[in-house]
Amino acid sequence: MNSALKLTPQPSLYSYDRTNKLPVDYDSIFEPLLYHPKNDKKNAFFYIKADEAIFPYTDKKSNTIKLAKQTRHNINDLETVLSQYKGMSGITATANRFNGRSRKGEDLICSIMFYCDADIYKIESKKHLTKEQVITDILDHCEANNIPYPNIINYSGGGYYLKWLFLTECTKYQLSGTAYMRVEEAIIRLFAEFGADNGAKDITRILRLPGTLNPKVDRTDRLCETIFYNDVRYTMDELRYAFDKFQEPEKIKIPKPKKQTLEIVAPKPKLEGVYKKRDPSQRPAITKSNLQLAKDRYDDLKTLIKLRSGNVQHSRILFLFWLLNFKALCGATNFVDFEQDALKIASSLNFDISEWSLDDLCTLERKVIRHNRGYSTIKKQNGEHFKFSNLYTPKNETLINTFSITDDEQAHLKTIISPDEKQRRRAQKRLDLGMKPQSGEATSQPWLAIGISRRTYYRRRQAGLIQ
DNA sequence: GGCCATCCAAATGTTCAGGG
DNA sequence: CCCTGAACATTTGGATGGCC
Repeated sequence: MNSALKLTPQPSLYSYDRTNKLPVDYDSIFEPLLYHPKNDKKNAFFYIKADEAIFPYTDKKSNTIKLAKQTRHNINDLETVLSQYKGMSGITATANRFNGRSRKGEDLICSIMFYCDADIYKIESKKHLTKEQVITDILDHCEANNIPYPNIINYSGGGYYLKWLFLTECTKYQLSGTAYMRVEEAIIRLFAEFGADNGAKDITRILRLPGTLNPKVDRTDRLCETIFYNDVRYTMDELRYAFDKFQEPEKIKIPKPKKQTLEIVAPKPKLEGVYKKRDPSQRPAITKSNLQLAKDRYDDLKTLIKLRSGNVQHSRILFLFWLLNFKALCGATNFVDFEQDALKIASSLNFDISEWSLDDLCTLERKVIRHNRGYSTIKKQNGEHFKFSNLYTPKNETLINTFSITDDEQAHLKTIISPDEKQRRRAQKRLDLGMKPQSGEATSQPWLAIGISRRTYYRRRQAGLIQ
């Protein structure tokens, strides 16, 4: 047999073995052991966060025992420690490793995986799939896009977590927090059709611990568990290479080649001093103050909820948070009324107090207090100092991403819009003011239909022979 | 008919002032 | 810092006439 004549199919870069390698006696609670094996480092921790304050600690100031929501375990103790969480509700754990000081990015010891929080229940066409169908769908999607299979697929008691484990762990010098987020953003784009959560992309993220229960009471199937395991691992760089092509392409301006002029012209001093100074009396009649901007954003979020017919079940905490932030920013609430307002907004979102707690908003409340007391952050820009509120003043882009606001929805909003939408409105406004749109025959090329040249067409039309 | 320069308005890009 | 609307600046492209 002449094998040289046969075209050998190009082997894929990645292994696509669909065998589920979960051990027979596998217990989901020990899932972290798959990627946190014992090691010789003493200072590597795994942080656990609970919905309720259940972890006792000694408060050094008062020397009394208090309860915290967060605790940590040394990686080397996991084997003994994990089983105590089995069957508990509302337990989440870090994906990556930290030192003993905190769970902040600066205290990261190493990253060990990329993850994706896929809220499939948000996707109409996929929400009724069985777990087996979801696995197949995900693996198909990976193959179609030529990326490796995730090593772990967990059902979170609602959505799904995909985890790509690094062959070798990675320090923050090899992969910084921002670089990590860039890869995560690519993953989110790639898994958008699986409901990938835009908000879950940071290196310090905590994910629901397998073997525990999802506390959301409306779920019937609340146990978080591992449903797929694949033991072929790739290095962080290999994974990054695979995902990077799904990064949002940066908009690069390609400078157009200028027409060559024969005479040598001194380059125009385009920079400073060319634009005329504006006459302040001619300033726009309507300018947005921070106050007005915050009010408009508040209204826009309300509109957004209406546009979604109140169907914002999965982003209620986000709406609650941002509505409060903007309400405080425009002075419509203060720290005295903060809790009442929070409860009021929550109830308008059908958000029962059993599903969230005021503790979730404590950072915001602190900011409101500082805001009300007139504290402000001073920032320096171009040698000048500016004062800013302690509250959040996000970019439109941030809000659009946070709430995944579509172009159609933006069309109904006042101020939370993309630059494209803004430009569209500007063009529309000019048209409304009576400016004629450009619509010519140059594109329809009517002379072609008559079978004459463009030049003749215009000559005849000039002579009145056409039309 | 083909090629080109020119005129003109639309379209798009950039900056300013404003709020604190 | 971040948004807005208008002013100001530059580019684009449709229409057209001159010229060979």
